[in-house]
Amino acid sequence: MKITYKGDYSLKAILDLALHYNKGVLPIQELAKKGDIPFKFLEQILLTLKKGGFVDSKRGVDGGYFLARPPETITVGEVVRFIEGPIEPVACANKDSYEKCKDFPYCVFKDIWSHVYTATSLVVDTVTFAELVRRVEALKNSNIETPYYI
Amino acid sequence: MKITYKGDYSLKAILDLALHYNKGVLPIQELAKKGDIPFKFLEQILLTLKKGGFVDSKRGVDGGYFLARPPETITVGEVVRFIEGPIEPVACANKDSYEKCKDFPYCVFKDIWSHVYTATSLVVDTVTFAELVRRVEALKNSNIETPYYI
DNA sequence: TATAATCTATACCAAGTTAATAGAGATTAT
DNA sequence: ATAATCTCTATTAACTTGGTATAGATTATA
Repeated sequence: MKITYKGDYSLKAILDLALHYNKGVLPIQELAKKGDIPFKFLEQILLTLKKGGFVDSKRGVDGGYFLARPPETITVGEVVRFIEGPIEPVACANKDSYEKCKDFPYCVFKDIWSHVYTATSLVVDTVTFAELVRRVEALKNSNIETPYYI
Repeated sequence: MKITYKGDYSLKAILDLALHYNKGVLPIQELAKKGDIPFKFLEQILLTLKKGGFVDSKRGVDGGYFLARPPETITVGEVVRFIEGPIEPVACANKDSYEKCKDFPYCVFKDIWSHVYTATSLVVDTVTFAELVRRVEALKNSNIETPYYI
């Protein structure tokens, strides 16, 4: 699994929308500013996330984006898989792709990739955006200095 | 961590050399044939691995490559890091890169990437090529059908 | 109804990476 | 001498990444 800027920006935007869940829309401009994300790039990303059912939007004046599903139901892993593709280090780590590799029955590496895949999934598929919101709130209430915008 | 063909070929070649450790050299031609690897591509890869101190070579007639270090001392993780670069999903997962990210103190994602990094390292840094050789030998002695070349 | 703010859609592009291929040269056993 | 082998550098086609550009559609509100 490798996280590109596109994935990073996606996660940041969704977290911002989760922090604003049930509180109306947030325009792209604001999300871009908050996340220090190039505006036109974020436009594309949000359109993709909309097609993926993660977010929804309202057009026109006072328009913007909002989370299409409750934060408890969205995991980091789901977003990463949607934006970045499969999280396994090689295709054969996924059981569905086993048969594609001619070396499958006797390859001593496949167990390694499977273990990496399992361990990675365990992390990213168990963290929801509701949990991330709680962590942000905890940071807000701590004495750690946070930028004004959180 | 993503494994490219270069990484895959590197691991296969080193495993073949580990299976032949202390038994003379193996020419690139043979390694390429065994691993189903494009000859000229493998030439480049082995030169890189030689510069990395993993393998060494003998030129001329009856020349070839051999493992430069005992199989017990080479881990999958070391080869992957050398060929593919850092295994963490984002730079900030590495403690040395923390300060590069302006969001570091309050980013709620960095723990996720750190956990992925730790879990991945635990897998790839604990498997040596001596262990892989043992697994290949075990497969040989099992009733699983293996291609003649192992 | 005009306008400005906002999202939608598609095209384009520069730089870098990947997975090779090509060819000329150096070394060495026989 | 020669053939087998490694060494080194250049080249390339296809793809990915991280954007930018432009034109259009929608909608609140003055």
